[in-house]
Amino acid sequence: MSTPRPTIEDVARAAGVSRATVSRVINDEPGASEPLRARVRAAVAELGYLPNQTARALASGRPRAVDVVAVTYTPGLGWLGVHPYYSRVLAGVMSVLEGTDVHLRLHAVGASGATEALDTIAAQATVGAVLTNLEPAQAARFHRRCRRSVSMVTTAASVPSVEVDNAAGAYAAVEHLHRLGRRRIAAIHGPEASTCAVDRRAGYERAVRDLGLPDLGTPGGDFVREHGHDTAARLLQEHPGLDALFVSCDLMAAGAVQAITAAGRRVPGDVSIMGFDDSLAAVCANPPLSTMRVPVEDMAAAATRLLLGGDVPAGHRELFPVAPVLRQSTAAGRFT
Amino acid sequence: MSTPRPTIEDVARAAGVSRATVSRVINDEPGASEPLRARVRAAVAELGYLPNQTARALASGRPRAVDVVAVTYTPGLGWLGVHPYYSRVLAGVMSVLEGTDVHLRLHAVGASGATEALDTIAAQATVGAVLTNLEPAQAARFHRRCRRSVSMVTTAASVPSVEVDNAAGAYAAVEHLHRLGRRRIAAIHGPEASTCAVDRRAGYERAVRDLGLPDLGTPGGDFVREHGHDTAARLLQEHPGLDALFVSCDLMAAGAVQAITAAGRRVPGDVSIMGFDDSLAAVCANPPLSTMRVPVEDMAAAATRLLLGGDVPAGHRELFPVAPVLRQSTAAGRFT
DNA sequence: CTGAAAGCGCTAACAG
DNA sequence: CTGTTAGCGCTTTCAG
Repeated sequence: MSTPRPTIEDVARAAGVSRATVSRVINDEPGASEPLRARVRAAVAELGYLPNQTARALASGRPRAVDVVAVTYTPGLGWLGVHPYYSRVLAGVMSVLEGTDVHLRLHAVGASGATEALDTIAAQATVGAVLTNLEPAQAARFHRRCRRSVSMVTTAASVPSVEVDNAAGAYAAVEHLHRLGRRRIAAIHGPEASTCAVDRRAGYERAVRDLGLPDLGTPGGDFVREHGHDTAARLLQEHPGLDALFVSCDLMAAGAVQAITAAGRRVPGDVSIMGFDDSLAAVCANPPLSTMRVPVEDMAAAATRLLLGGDVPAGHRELFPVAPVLRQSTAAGRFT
Repeated sequence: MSTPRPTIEDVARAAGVSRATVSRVINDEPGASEPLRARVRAAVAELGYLPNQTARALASGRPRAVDVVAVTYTPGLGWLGVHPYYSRVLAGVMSVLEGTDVHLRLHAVGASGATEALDTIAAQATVGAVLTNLEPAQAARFHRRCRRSVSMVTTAASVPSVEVDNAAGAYAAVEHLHRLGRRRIAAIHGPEASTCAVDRRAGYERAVRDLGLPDLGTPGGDFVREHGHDTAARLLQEHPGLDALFVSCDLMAAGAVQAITAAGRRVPGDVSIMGFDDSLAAVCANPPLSTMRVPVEDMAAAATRLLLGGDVPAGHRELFPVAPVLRQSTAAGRFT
């Protein structure tokens, strides 16, 4: 099918040199005179030669791709297409891969049969893998088979990671709401299986305790808009006095705002809302959401640089700041 | 680094058979007796052998990856992390790749030097490429070097594609607003470089003409929230009588809703809004947006299946339906 | 500085 | 059925 592409052999013949020489030239390696280099380059241009990456990878055994792996807990298309987090990770990884000849491979593994799938990916990894949302046990196992991997979430101690202090972030969010004069601060939490969600919940709980406020937390649920919407609606009925909401992720928060305004309450007039992530959902919500920014792109970029750099010491940890980004959902006295 | 992984050779030795036999077994090919198969499988399990995909790809020459390519017109991280479209494409592609041993490679090429980068990708393609947003000329060139490619947007006639009738969709959206009794229907358009945007604009213009309404279109701009927000704000000042808005993409529409409610108008009470895409932005907006659904995931899945299927006849076209999805931003008489 | 030769790990004819 | 023999296209010693 299609014209068979010229190989390095063809170029060598056309330039009247050996394959080795062509290889040196196209790889900008020393050991080739300028005249020959010129001839080779001419041949390359004329034939439109482009090296076969597969062959190159096999022969050199050198890393050529970073693998981004995500576990999709929900069946079907899963989170990939639904949660902004993943695009941000990809954008971050791509930003450092641009200009490199390293590819980005994306893997979405379903929850069932995840172990086997992950093992295969680990075995295939070359430059290394960015683990977007593996549970600690999965990450540890993955890391055991592929040292060159880094997790984007808090995980097993051995696994290198880039992370944020979710608990501190949540604590700060609640404090901010408290500073605004809010005293009945409810919370919408994420899934128990997510260390991020667990830590954020812990931060919330510690904050309300320290501040002497009631714990108006709700059972954890998936990081999806619907959970935020439904939980907020329920919360409004159970705690009509509610004056603020801490939501564990912007996507859920976007749903929460909808439920709250639909119920006739004003945001931020009647209830202030702090989200978490600073994702697309935060800026698309109406009013736009104040949130705790998690610099996902930067983290993914850092993770990628780590992998590209070669060895990633086990247990290596890079902490990123979570900072408040204040938008309308907590604007003081705008609509009051 | 790390323990050198066992090769097929090691397995063969351990099982006391030839490499060929091992190959047959692990590929579930006929021509191996059950006893041998068992021995091989045992050896595989014991050694924890996992075939090297690179070597496999090189030896078989068989396709092993589909390439998803996006041109990022804006510098920096580009659209990838910002526009929901890309995640939807990835989710669609992944959904059909799951369970296959085919990988998904993601490429983001900057606008500058795009030609060269695209040529390289085309040369590297195996199963084929899904072109998410190439301009017709780029797509045509790409397709010339790699027949196994399909565009996700309307493009050069020669290039196979999966598409929707954007003009008809826009027309239908305007008609719907008209049916609601709206008569001053403004529009926020997308970038001139995008065939989608151009077609949607054409649909809008034809519709208002056919319906005898004024053309309240605005100059095209990037498919980003900010453009929607700012344009809507300006529109409100220039045409205070405005009672509806057709927005070329949900992300911009989400911005538009914000501007409109911030200006004190009610949605849909004072102005009804129809977006386009049915992306995350539509459901995160508040109120949720009525929109013309583009089944991006299905389209991406279809494109992938086409590639997996082998030959993709030049000029092949698959048309998908754009259907209205009605949410609150056009809810009749809810808040009036 | 250059070319010849030996693989990378696997698949794919081809003989037994 | 099974093993032997060639490569896939490139990098990489190792001689010259």
